[in-house]
Amino acid sequence: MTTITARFLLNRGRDRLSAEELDALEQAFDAPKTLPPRRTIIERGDEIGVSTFLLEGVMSRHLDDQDGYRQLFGLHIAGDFFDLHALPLRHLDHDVATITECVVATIPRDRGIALLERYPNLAMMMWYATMLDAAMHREWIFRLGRLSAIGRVAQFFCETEARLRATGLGDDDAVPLPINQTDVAEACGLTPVHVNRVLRTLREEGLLTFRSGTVRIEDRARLYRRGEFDDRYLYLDKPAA
Amino acid sequence: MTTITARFLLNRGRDRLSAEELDALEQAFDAPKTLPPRRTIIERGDEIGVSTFLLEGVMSRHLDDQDGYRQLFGLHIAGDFFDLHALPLRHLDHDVATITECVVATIPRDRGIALLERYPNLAMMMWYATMLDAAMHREWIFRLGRLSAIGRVAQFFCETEARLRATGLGDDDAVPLPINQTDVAEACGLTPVHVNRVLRTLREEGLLTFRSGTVRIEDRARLYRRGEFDDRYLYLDKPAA
DNA sequence: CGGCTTGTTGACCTAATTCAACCACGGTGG
DNA sequence: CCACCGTGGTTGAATTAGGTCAACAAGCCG
Repeated sequence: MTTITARFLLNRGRDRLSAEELDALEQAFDAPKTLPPRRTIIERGDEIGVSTFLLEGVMSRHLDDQDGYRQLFGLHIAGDFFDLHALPLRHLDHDVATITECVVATIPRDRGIALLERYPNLAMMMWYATMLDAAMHREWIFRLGRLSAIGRVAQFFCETEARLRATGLGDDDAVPLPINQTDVAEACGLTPVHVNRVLRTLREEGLLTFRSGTVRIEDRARLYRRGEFDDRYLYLDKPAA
Repeated sequence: MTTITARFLLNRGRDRLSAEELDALEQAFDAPKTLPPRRTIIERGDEIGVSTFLLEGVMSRHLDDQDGYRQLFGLHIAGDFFDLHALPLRHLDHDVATITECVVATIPRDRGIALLERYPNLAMMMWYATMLDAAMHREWIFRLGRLSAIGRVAQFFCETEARLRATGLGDDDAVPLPINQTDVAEACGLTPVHVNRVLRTLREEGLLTFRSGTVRIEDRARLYRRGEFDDRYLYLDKPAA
């Protein structure tokens, strides 16, 4: 039987939750729903009444600037539990949208709070998850502020591939990542045209291929160096490198 | 009498703490210490045994790239309580340093955990503070990914000025911010030379003057527009605009 | 088959970097 | 008291990474 939280904090501290705590969390969710691709789910300023658990698919958090160009703040993959903001913050400061079709389970605010009050250790783990988010955000700041276009794209794929693998996706060879080059551009603060050129370079240099929604890291050591990637900030229980 | 936590979450949810909780927090700190300017306090990978409260001064969190160029992730000002990471994360993924001379009070890990277990509401507020950090990080990502040099510098000063005012610093006219142009460059992902040119432009356009450690916003409405700044993400109890 | 999305490539342009020189100011020591 | 020095700020000229604009190709779906 497939459980909702099967991937929650997998390889990232999940072990610190007891079976009872996990079960309580599991029970708190409403029945999973399917969301269509490329749909905005929450808009900046919305009052949010639920936290969301992503079972399948890819989602983005982002904000559009005055000219309609979009900046991603992060990508959500299966196993991410988000909008924990719903609890103390109440309204959101950015948009959330699906990229692919997604399956999500939500937990209403009140029920979430009751859960945390009953299981303080669960609250600790939510806080921990928030810190992991903040650590990822810092890496994105570093990427945008200090890396060249090639470095940015390299780093983006290093991080995303590592996260996907951490939740048990992908085989030895390749990892599925069903997003397009425009999404990558919006994550890396580049234009889609330039991302295209950068991807060609990375391919020609034998570091990475990204084609039809699949990432294949050809030379991990060199790619990591190119993207100044060091996976410590992901706090993986079992790092890849 | 000056208390350590006088500025903690001032104008940012402080009201949600009871007098007893604040007092318990207050008692938990070791005696304040003074740190010299431009000194690295914690380095990436260090095991951190304490959380730190900043009473006076300015500190930075940052990471240096392969060529020694630095990217700031955030500026700490009086009233910030940080390295809450110490509790669940144990080791740090970036550096922390003083910019000016600073006065700090620390709280050892074990004592902090005991405190949170006894006062769940205090734990909630720490979590809340972590979320505010994450919200600020997102704004920095947006700044670096989508704004021009002028927009970035404008936005940086909008945010920093708003935060300083929120903790009660500055008068109607100007706000003290004792950092230099290189610090601004490291925050905005620009070169110091270019920051200098941008500051001249902002001055000439009558939007902002930043000189000898003092920020003076000349035309708030226009500056906010230039920096695409919207202070909602700061979750201020009393927004300025 | 035609239309839509996504990816690819070329030519040109501009914002920001780089490199280098110089200035202003405060502090220190002779 | 002034010479010196270090830090931080300012300006100019040349260079380049990445953006912009525009056209076209490949794949997919109805």
